[in-house]
Amino acid sequence: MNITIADLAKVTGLAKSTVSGVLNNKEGFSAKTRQKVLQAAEKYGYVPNEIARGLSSNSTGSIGLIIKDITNPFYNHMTKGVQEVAEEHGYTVFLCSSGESHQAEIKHIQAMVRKRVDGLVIAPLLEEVSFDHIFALNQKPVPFVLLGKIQGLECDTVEFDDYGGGRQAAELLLESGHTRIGFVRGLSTSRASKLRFEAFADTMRQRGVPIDEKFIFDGAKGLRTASPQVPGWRKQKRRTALPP
Amino acid sequence: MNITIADLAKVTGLAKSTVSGVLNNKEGFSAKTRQKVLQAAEKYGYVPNEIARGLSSNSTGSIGLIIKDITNPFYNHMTKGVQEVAEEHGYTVFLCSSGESHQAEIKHIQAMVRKRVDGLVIAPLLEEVSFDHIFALNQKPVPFVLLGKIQGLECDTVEFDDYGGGRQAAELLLESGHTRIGFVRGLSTSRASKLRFEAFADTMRQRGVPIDEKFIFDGAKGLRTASPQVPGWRKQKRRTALPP
DNA sequence: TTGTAAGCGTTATCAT
DNA sequence: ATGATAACGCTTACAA
Repeated sequence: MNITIADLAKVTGLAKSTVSGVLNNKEGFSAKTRQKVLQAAEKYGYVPNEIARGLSSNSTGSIGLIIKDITNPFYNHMTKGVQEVAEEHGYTVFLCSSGESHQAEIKHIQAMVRKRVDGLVIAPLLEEVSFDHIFALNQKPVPFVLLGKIQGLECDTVEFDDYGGGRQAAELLLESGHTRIGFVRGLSTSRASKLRFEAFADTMRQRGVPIDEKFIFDGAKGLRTASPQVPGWRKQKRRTALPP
Repeated sequence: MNITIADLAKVTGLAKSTVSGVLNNKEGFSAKTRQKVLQAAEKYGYVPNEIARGLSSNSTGSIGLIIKDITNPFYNHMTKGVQEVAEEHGYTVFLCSSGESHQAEIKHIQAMVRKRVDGLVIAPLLEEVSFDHIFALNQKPVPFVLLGKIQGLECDTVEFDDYGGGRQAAELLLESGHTRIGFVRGLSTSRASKLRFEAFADTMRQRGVPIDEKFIFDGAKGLRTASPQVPGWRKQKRRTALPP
């Protein structure tokens, strides 16, 4: 049985509202009262119930983050950043991975809304047909920011300068004196990859450096980490892994 | 304004408990009632409030995962696994990264308890002096499982066969015909690293293969991924990153 | 089969 | 400066 504000009120002989007020550092309580409440809280190991607080105050102190795959270095670095900022502001983050599944993405967004997160950061699967679930969010009270732009949707986004990035990469190599430069393209459906390659090709052309088709590759699906890859581990009988 | 069960009760002319029952797929409601409720829910875009449900039912459907660093391949693969299983069971996971900070770990555990998570998976900083915060958890109603064993603490753990792993690695290389085998040890404080190296050394000795000290390194702090490393990005004025 | 009412632990609005 | 009391939205006995 967990000890509640009502319990503290009882043992201190004060009212619930008083106890609550003190616990929330509100103004207008005598030093004596403060002390009594704080001591009792300490003595009985009071732990605030954020669920109840959330119901009453209509804010949960948590935000949802929806990404494709936490195993992907891009997303885990992003996650780290989101968490850092969230923490600075006293928030904690729900992490959801949609994998490659549009359905999972939809499900997770709905789950986050049911959990009444105070906000949502979504890195949506962009190679998709329908964005209805994102559009629907715009009708709901929950604020969100999107990674990447969706045509026809007016909302907060974080976007990438893919063309600029491609150019920078090419320039860096060219300026270091390299000329036989290869390029690993992503999936043919990726607009980002297309832009980066375009920039690369343009830059090479502008500098008068020929592109050797031998060094152009296609269909990369992401970076491979140096980590233990455990595809389909659920199916294996046993597995071992090395802790850090 | 969000629509609630009370609203649905009003528009259908039914009682709150009836609406709740139907929505939760309980037995004992006429097809007609079911239909009425479901239609109204659909029509008005009812979204269950899991916070209220949590307060009432005393379970939140979320679990906390506390790790060191989501950027570390070991932890993000682990996180992926935890999430997969959580999802299968209808849970969602709070992710907290303690970095290298013992204080952060403590803070996060407390935060999870306040959020009334249904359970906790903790990969504690093991090179620490005090485990009071973990011991304290044992007094609380929240179930948890630990990554690694803590002396004198009776609780559920997931452990690693570090010695066995070291042996397996050595055997694999030896059986492939290699003999000039190096070893990258971790921090000198890591018991895990020590065990793995011991196993490696023992195996080499048993097979009569000499160890060349030239190939033994110390102090590795983790795997380095192929990802964009952005140390101290908060301090930078601008940064760019490439989406996947 | 459906309705009534109490309760979950807070916060917030009044009085006092 | 403190206390009653009503929300918050849901679940769950217990009645009808």
